[in-house]
Amino acid sequence: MQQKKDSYSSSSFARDAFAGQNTSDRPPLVGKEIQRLRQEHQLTLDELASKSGVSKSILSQIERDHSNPTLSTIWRISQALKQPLVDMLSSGEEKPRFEHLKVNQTPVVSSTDGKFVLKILGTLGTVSTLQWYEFKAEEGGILESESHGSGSLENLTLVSGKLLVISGTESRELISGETLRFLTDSPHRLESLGPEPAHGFMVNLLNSNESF
Amino acid sequence: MQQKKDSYSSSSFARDAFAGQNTSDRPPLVGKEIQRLRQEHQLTLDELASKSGVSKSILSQIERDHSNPTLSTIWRISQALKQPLVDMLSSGEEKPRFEHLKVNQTPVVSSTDGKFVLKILGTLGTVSTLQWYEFKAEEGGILESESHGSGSLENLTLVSGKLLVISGTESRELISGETLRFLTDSPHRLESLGPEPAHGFMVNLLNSNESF
DNA sequence: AATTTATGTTCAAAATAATGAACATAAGTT
DNA sequence: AACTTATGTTCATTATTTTGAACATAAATT
Repeated sequence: MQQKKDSYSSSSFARDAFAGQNTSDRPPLVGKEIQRLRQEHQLTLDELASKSGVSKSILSQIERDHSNPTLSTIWRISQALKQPLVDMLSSGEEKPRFEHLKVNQTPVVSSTDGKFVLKILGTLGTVSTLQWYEFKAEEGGILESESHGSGSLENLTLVSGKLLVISGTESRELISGETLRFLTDSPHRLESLGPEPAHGFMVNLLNSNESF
Repeated sequence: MQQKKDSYSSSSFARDAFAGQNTSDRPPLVGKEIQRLRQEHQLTLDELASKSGVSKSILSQIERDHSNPTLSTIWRISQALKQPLVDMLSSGEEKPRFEHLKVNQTPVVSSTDGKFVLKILGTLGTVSTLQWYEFKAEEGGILESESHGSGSLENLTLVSGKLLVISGTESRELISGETLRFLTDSPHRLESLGPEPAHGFMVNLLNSNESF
């Protein structure tokens, strides 16, 4: 009902927004990220407005965190910028830090029957959010894993051999040279189909249940 | 200004919301998910209202997708339900479970003489970026790179062959099975020493929060 | 310099999200 | 049945977001 004066708004949101950076005790500030993406796409406010269907005035305000956008508004913006809505919201949050890694004796894990061998090449992140491996599995070698948490991703590249991947109720067969990326929010399983040993590389992104 | 009659709202959002399930051409419907979480926590609308600071009437409407919540509202609800905001929003969206890259779809970069071939297996991230590769280089193959920015890190694992790594003023020789991590905040260079071709994996962390 | 042009910001009005109180409904008690 | 209790929905009002047009500013062109 009252006017909102934008630059000296009486909105409690805007006041809060100015109070400080997002310390995860208040809603994420998406302005910076949206502006960054818009500029990356070389779009003006006018252009983004027409692409997204969101008025340029509110875009201007959102970019400066002078407004508390509705879900549909953020969504339309994310669509226009071809950015998953979720990425846009999590961007402002804590950046992964580099962790000092000790020089290696590369740890090796293998299945009980010894047919599936996993070499842990690296780990990174405060709560182990990223891990990468090399694996070798002779015919019949199986790796069973529990869920890594919602949002976790596994990235498999097969260098040689044949590999069956089962995640949840779905499955895929991978042949040499192929890459498969899949969600690991449920138990999953890798099986070397042979006859030649499967050899490949795996990058896992584990969901740090970081929230906001 | 006008009344909103809730059950027969003239809001375009509410109309759209009723039109169908989220087919990813409209904002995610969070109602079902919020209701599920609330009931899982054994909370009544009144209780969630007082926990979250969001009025119970709007909670009722949001659960039935009769309202288009603001970012701060969704955030307060997610906090009360101890659920990462992002998970709440992505719950309804059908993410493809697998992404399967066939051999010919894997992007490949090679040196001008064709002796050093880099396959881009994956890439990820907004704040600092992550990329991983498979590489193959016959004897004499060279990969020269500029600095990736301060704080950037390269993780090399050699599966076979011999590789000379030079970064800044230092250099190392890698043999089959070894892993090397090094800073790439200065120009660096990889060279396959032969005689057998070098084959390995590389995981790169690029530090992107620097301006240019 | 004056005039466009391009880009972003502010204004007043309209649309709609959020609130608190009243209402509806069902289940359990007296 | 009548009364309470527990839970969710709707109503009238208020607060805020969103819009489109007007304004401001700087850069480019005449």
